[in-house]
Amino acid sequence: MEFKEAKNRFIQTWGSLGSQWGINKTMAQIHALLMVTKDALSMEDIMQELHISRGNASMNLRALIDWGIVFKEYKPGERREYFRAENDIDELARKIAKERSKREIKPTMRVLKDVSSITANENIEEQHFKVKTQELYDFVSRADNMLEKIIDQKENWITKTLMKLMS
Amino acid sequence: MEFKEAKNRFIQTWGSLGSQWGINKTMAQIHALLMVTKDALSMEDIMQELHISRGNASMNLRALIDWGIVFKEYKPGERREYFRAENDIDELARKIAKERSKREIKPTMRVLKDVSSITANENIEEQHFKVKTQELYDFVSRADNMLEKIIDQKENWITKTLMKLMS
DNA sequence: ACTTTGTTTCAATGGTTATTGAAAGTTTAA
DNA sequence: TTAAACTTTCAATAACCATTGAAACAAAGT
Repeated sequence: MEFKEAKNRFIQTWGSLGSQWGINKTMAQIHALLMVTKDALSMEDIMQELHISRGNASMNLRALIDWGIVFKEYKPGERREYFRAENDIDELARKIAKERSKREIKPTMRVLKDVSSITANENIEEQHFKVKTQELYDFVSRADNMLEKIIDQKENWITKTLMKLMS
Repeated sequence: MEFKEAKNRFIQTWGSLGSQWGINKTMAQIHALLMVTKDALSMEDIMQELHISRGNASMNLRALIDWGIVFKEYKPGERREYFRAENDIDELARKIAKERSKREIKPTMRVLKDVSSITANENIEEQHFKVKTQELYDFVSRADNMLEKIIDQKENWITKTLMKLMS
C-alpha cells in the first residue's frame, strides 16, 4: 500500500466510523484529512481533495470549529482562510466527550428526571415505570459523572485512568 | 404529566438518543418500551403500542436479541412468543459496550494499524501521516483496553470505577 | 464606487437507510 | 395432511438527512 491509497483508506474509514456514531460523514472526513495533513488547508484544498461542494465544506468546517476541534488560521499577506485540526489527540477526545455530554447526555437526563417524577397511583405498571426510569436516571447520571472525572484529568487521561483501574 | 404521556415521552427520547448514537430508532424504541413494561409483550402488543408494521417489529426484535439485551419468553399453553428486556441496567450497558467494541472499535483498529504501517519515504507529509495514524492507533487501543477493564468488573461497574477514580 | 476574491446560506435535489406489507415459511393441533 | 396461528423475508416505497449550487453577502484592493 502506498501513501495516497493509505490516506484515502484512512479518510473513508474515519468517515464511516463517524456516521456510526452519529457524526456527519463529511465532517468526520474533513477532520480526518486535516488530522493527517501537516500544513493548514484552505477550503478550496479540502473541496478538491474530498470532491465535495463549497456549501458542504463551509457548513462542516463551521461545525468542526463549533466543536472546538478545528481552528482557522491566517497566512500573512493572504486573504484566504486556512484550517488546521487540533493536533493533540487527548485534547481532541476530551472535547468530543464534553460536547456529546452537553448535547445528548444532559438533555436525556432532564427527560429521565421529569418522567420518573410522575406521581404513580397504586397501579403496578405505573410503579414499575417509575422505578425503571429512576434506575436509568441514576445510571446515566453516574456514567456522566465518571466521564467528567475522566476527562478532567488534563493530560494523558487514558493512561492515568488505566493505571488507576489496574490497581 | 400523567403516566401515558410520560411513557410516550420516554420512548421518544430513548429512540432519538438511539439514532444519535447510530442505533436504529425503532430498535431503541422497542427496547425502551420493553424496559418500562413489567410483563413480557407479544409482537402484536409492540406493533400496536408503537404503531409499526409487523416486518419492522420482527427485524428489530431479532436485532435486539442478537445484541443479547432482549429475550424471548414462552407462556405455558400459548403459541405466541413474548419478549422481555434485560432488566439489569449494568448488564445492559456492559452488553452494549461489548457489542460496539466488537463491531466498530476493533475493525477501526485494524485499519489504523494497516495504514500506519506504510513505509514512508523521506517526504515530510508521508512521515506526518505515519506519526498521526500511529498516535491514533495507540490512543484507540488504550481506550478500548480501558473499556474492557471497566466492563469486566461484573457488578456495579460504574460505581466501582467511580470509586477508583476518586481516590 | 466598483471589482475581485472569498464565504455563507438555503431551497432544491440526491442518496441512504428505515419501514411497509404481502408472500413465503414455520410450527402446532386437529 | 390440512388448516390455523403465528413469524420471517424482501422488494417496493417512504422518510429522512446530506449535499449541491446558485445567489446573497462580506471584505479588501483599486
